[in-house]
Amino acid sequence: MMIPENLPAYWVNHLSFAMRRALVQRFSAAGHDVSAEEWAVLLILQAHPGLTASALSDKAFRDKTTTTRMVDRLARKGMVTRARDTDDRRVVHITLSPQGQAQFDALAAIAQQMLAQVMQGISPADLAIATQTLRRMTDNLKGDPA
Amino acid sequence: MMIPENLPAYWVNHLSFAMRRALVQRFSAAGHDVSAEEWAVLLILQAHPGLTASALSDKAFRDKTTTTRMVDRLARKGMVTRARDTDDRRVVHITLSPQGQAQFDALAAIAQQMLAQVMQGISPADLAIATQTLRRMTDNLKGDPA
DNA sequence: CATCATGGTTGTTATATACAACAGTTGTAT
DNA sequence: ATACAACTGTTGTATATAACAACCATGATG
Repeated sequence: MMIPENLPAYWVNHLSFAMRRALVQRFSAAGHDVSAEEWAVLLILQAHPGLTASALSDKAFRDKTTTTRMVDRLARKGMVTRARDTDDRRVVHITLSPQGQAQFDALAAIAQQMLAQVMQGISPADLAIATQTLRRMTDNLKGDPA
Repeated sequence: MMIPENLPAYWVNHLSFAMRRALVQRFSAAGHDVSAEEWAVLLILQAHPGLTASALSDKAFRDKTTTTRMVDRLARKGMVTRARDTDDRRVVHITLSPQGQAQFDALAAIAQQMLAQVMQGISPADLAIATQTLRRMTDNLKGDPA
């Protein structure tokens, strides 16, 4: 048995960890105390303002309790706000605060810059094939486990 | 700002999480209580029996304290053993126990099967390009952060 | 209305992670 | 040889991540 270096699965994991770690380090170096998980949630909220907690859980592929705690932390940091839905008062809408949006912009610049570095020197053709292959692998995993 | 679905970085993270989760679920379904992190360490130890703690830390890209605790857990589960080096008594060598090796074989079959599923239907050419691209991205990240 | 379903939070537990401090061991330089 | 420095690994502590079970408040259905 081996997951050797000529299998994409190895590099997927390796790169995923390396990127997450590098991102957090650069955030930290710029004075931002934001984890990779928090960043992922902020990205989602940016794209979908006012998302409900359960919808956020789905998009982040996390348990709803995990999401509750994550939103707690982000709210404590002043980056997001919760608002009860007026129609259905069970529902909570989560939104970036103005302060959170401003911080998001700063973080996004850092992330964007890292992405540019990571992809530098890769031909559009290879990039397309790599993306498509990863997508295919993801689909394969979701499909029947047989 | 977006890390949209046409960027490989998005799929790298998505797939990494999905694979790790799927793997743990299949381990669990087969009666094995082994986390993804533990599996990564077992893989390394399988390939490098008697590895020292610090060398293991390096290979796993983890802090040495993290490694100590990880080895603690694996030892508690009876999967690995520690042995002091006779020459340099600071050094600890870590090895799969017979029981750990047996369990490893069972886990490897499950992992291998999942890998086969994930890669099914992907042409060798695409696979090679994807692997090479991911490797390139990893190198880019390690290079100068400029 | 009574019951059931839904959305979210809390209690609890376990893992993962790493910084700081430490203990024991080895190497080195006077 | 002895003192000091460097190294290996562990422990103390703190925090984040994650999810199961149980729960509360609210809404939907008969």
